This record gives sequence, C-alpha cells and structure tokens, in this order.
Amino acid sequence: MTTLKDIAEKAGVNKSTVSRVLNGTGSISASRQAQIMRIAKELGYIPNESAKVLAGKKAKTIGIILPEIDCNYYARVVAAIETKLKENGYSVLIGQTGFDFSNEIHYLKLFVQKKVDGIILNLFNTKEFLDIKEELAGYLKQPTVFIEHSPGLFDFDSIEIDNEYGISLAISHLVRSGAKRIAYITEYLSAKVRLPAFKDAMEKEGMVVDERYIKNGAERLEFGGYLRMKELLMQKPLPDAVFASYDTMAQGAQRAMAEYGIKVPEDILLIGFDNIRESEYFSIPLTTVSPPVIQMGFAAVGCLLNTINNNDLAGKCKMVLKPELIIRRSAP
Amino acid sequence: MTTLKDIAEKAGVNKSTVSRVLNGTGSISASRQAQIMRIAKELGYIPNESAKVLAGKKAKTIGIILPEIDCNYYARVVAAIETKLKENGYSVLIGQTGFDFSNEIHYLKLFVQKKVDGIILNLFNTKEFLDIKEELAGYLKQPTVFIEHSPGLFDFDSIEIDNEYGISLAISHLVRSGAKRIAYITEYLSAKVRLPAFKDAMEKEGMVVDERYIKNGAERLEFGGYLRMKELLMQKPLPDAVFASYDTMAQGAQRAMAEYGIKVPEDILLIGFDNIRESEYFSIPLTTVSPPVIQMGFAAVGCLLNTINNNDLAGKCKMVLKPELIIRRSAP
DNA sequence: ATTCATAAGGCAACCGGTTGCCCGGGAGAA
DNA sequence: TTCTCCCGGGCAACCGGTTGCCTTATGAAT
Repeated sequence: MTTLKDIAEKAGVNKSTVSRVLNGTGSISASRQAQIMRIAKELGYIPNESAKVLAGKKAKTIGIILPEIDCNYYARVVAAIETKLKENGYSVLIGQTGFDFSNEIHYLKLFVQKKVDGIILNLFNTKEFLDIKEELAGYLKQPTVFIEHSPGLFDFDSIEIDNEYGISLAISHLVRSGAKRIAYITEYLSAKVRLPAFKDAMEKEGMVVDERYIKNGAERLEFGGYLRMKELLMQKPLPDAVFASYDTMAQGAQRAMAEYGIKVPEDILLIGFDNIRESEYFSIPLTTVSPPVIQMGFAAVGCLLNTINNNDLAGKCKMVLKPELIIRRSAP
Repeated sequence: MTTLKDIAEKAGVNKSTVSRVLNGTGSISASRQAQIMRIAKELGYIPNESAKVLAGKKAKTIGIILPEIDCNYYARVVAAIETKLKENGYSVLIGQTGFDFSNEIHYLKLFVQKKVDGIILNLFNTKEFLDIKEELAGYLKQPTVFIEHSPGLFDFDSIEIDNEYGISLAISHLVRSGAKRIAYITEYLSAKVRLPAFKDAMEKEGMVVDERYIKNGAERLEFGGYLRMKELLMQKPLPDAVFASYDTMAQGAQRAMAEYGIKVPEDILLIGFDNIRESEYFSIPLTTVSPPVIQMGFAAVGCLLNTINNNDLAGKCKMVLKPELIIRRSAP
C-alpha cells in the first residue's frame, strides 16, 4: 500500500503538497506537479477512501434499500437509480429486505454507519417504520428519500406512486369495456397495499365486491398468478375480467387460462400492474397500469443530490407520480 | 454526531475503554460495561465505519461488478450473491458496466479505493482485461473472484459457466429431435461468446452451419428476439428449429411466430438459454439450457469469504459449472 | 509479611488523508 | 529602496476509532 507519505518522501516534499497536487487544490508549481504525478503513477498510488471520508470528504456513495432485486419491477428501479447515480459520480450500496421490517431497519442503520451520503428507501413496512420513528432519529439525519411508498412524514422527501389512481384506471377501463364480474388475484404482500385500493376503485365504479372473486395467497410471482387463476376458474359463473396484482402474476394467469382453454380477451379480460418490459411480449400482450418507475428513480436521485449539495432542502421534495394505462390486447 | 470520546467523557473513562466495551474485547468490569452501554444508547451513538476501516478493521463490504441489473439473468445473480453475503454480515456495492470495458475498469478501481474486502467480477470484456492486466496489478491484490467468464488467469479464482457445453446440450437435443435446419437468433453482445460456441456445437453434431439461418443484430432482449425471428421467417425454407441466444430473446421469438401463425413446437422447435424464472410460464413453456447461476453466486461468495478469512487461498478456487437441459413443451 | 499473578483501565501512537495557518522569497508598486 | 502582495510549500492538528503496552490495585499463594 503506497500512501501520500511515500510519495512525499520520494519527492522530497510534505505530504500536504502531494495531497494538493492530487486534488488540484492549492498552488503548486507546474514542475512539482509533474514530478509528483509521475511518482504517484510509478508507485501505483491508490487513494484511501476511508481516510478521505474520515477527514471530512464525501463518500460519494448512497445506499438503496428495497424488498428484492430479482424481480422485474425492482430490478428496473435499482438499475435506473444506479445509472443516474453513476452519471453523478456516486456508487451504490444495496440492501434487499425480503419485505422484512427488521431487515429494513438493519440496512438503514448499517448504511448510516458506513457514512453514505444519502439513502433511498423503498420501504414495505411503512406503518411499523412510523411506530419506531423516534428511536431511529439518529439514523435519519442524512439525506433520505422514500420511494414508491411514503410513511407520510412531512419532514422527509418522498417520490410516491399513486397506486390507488393506477388501480382505478384499470378498474374503470374494465367497467367501460362492459365487465360485470371483476376478479382480483393477488398474494399477501401485494394485497397489503393493493387490495384496499382495489375495493375502493370497485366501489367508486359502483361495482359490488364479491369476495368469491378475490383470490389471495402466499405464493408469489408467476406461480402465484397461476395458482390463483386456477382457483378462480373453479368459480361459476366465471369472472369476465381479472385484475392481476402485478404483471408477473398476470403471466401465470395467462398460462392457467391457456391450459383451461379460456381465451383472453374473448372470454375473460385480463389487466395487470407494473408494465414490466416483457408484458408487451406475453402471448397475449398485456393491458397494464404503468407506474413511472424510471422517472421515480431519477427523481429520487435528483432530489437526493439536491439535498446533499444544498443541504437545506430536506422535506421540500414531495411527488406523487400518476401511473398511466397501457392498453394492449388482453383488455382492449 | 456523538463519538467514543463523548461517551468516554460522560462516563469519566478513557475512550479506549469505551472502544473495548463496545467491541467486547479487553477486560472491563460489569458495572462499567453496563454504564457505558447505557450512555452509548442515551447519546444515540453510531460508530463511524470509516474510522474503523482506517484503523485496520474490515469494511465488511464486497463489490460486485456486472453488465446490468435490469435483466432477468443478472438480477438473479446479484440477488443470490447479496442474499448470501448478508447472511455473513457483508454489504454489497454494485456497479453496472453496461457491457462497457471502461466501466469495468472504472468500478474495479473505485471499489478498491473504497477499501472493499473483496470483489466479484462478472466481466464481459475479458480479453481487453487481460491486455492491461499489468497496469491493473495494484488493483488486483485484494480477494477477487471472476464469475460467469474467466480471463483465464490461473492466479485468480473463478466460477465459470460452461457455455460451450450448455449450447451443445441444446443443439444435440434439437438434432436428436430430428431438426435439419437449425437457426440461431442472437444479438451482438451475446453473440460474442455464444456464436462461436453455436458453430462448434453444430459441427460436432455434423450439421452444416448455414449463415442464412443465423440472425444477429443490435437490438436486445425481447425486442431483439422478435425482430430476428421475423427476419428468419422471411427465409425459405423455414428453419425447423431455432436456438435463441437467451430466454428473453426466445420470448420475443415466440411472439413473432404467433403473429405469423407458426406453431411451436409443431412447425418450429424453439430452445433458449438461461432458464429464467418466467420461461416456465411462456405461452409455450420453453425448453432451455439452465446454467446454475444461484450455485455460481453462492460459490463465488464462499470462495471470496474463504480467501478473505484465510488469506492464503487465492487461485485455489476454480470451478467450471455445467448447465443442464430443461425440457419443456417448446422442444420436447 | 512478601511475592506474584491478574483484573481494570489509562496512555499514546497509529491508520491516511485534509486543510487552516504560517513563512520565506521574489516581483511589482510607490 | 522599502513596502506589499502573491506564489509555493511546510507544519501540525484533526477526523474517530483501535490496540500494544504500561500502571495500579486487589486478592491469592507462599
């Protein structure tokens, strides 16, 4: 490990001079600069970030906490955020919580210790978070922005997705298409936030919520969609429209319907949520609600960098992004 | 920011005592311990990782560099790695290179500066890497493991996927199924490693490689598969089997064939590579080559942790993992 | 009563940079 | 010629922990 001191000794100067040359601060003669740069290269000098941070420099790192990565939705979120941060010279520390509250807290604390410059929180358990907010006070002093969901603390920045609005778009589209028996397939985690919104939307459209057409369960993703759809197909009369809690479940549902010879959209309309990249390429291209996740990621980064650089803007940045409806063949 | 010193002053002891209590090292009386712990909690003490690292502690962080996250394949890789590392108390810094060599180098250097304990490299440009290996010497001194591809340096650990073998599994399966005109759809990036392997496999099976049945291009993912498949459908006679460079392209290909009324597998057999989670739920469940990526991730972490903890094992860990063929309806 | 080991904790150097302050010397202004 | 000012660079404190070594007190063993 070669350090500033090594370079300084070899050049016969003080290490502060070397520091200044390497950082382009202070005024050092051109010849010295050249000499020091050369020696630094010769010695293969690699700066020590920990020392820099300890001495008061920014770590140029932000942490992002989210439920999981291996999922078409969150992968896109983190990719967008990473890309934007990279453009600004930041690195990203990542934490998967698996939807678990203790992990959410664990990573929050960990990242703060690691002296990140800011944190992007995609929390699932916002209620629980709110409960122990005071206890966490020390960990919420650096720039923090909540994405997707917000615990509703007005002293924090948040970039939310308007789930309720998105779901109402889906339901009213189905109703306008003449659906009478609208079913909902979901899983426990997703249901937590989307089931109430589904019921609301139904009521606003004047539809009765028939619990027999709501299928919930533990299994997630394609498999969950597949199972719940099969359950639904036992019901008679069959629903004439299905809202899947997210696109990945919709893909499983399509598969189940194909097995049973049910035609989409002729027999049953199908609509999803998320507009994942592949939904356009499902065997029946999926009509779906498209939350602006890339925009959300970019906004979160922009907001965070603002707060970091001007450090007086926390709480100033509150956005609620509206999803839009993407109409494809599964529910034209 | 409360520090060790603050706690020490309040407790009337030296900060070294506080350090020892907090770390459970040294011998400190139970009452002191209790007192110090209490004060630490009262003051909301948050340890400073940079200081710890500077003082010689491990950062308990590893960096992972890979082409992209928003892609079913790599998302799974990074998820597996993150999960395993979390179990061992490590955090992960992530870098997306976008398949770009300069980004690969950029992140390597960056992570080293950040004093990570180890690096997992999923490099795309292994040749270029090899070319400037000497220049990088200073950056390759901490534990490093290559995954998926290896630059073939025997002083480094690597967990490779045997692409050639995987592709030969696919081709020989198609040949055994009676395919005479086997096509290959791909895109520039994937082709770099898989096209030669495709040709090899074809030759080994005694098939002639007909360039008219090889469709390559810039577009990636589903869209790329969709475009290349449409090109293929202009060819006559039609191929009787298609090998898609990866499952996501296969999904696009399925869509193109559906539009043209081509039946899979009756008219054309289709086979993919990657065995992404959703391939089981494609409209025609996809026969595909399954590289053991979870196992690869776990092995990489295991190998890295070994090297970190025993620091004399570098280069000892070399694995080449064999994919297996998953037979589903698209090529029974 | 003397020796000795051990427990409890203090002291200070060190990790590798950063930065405010200071100083000597040469050039330009008065 | 003397006074200023700026350029080039040195000095040392500081960031917040860690740890080897040393001291003191206490109790046990001889």
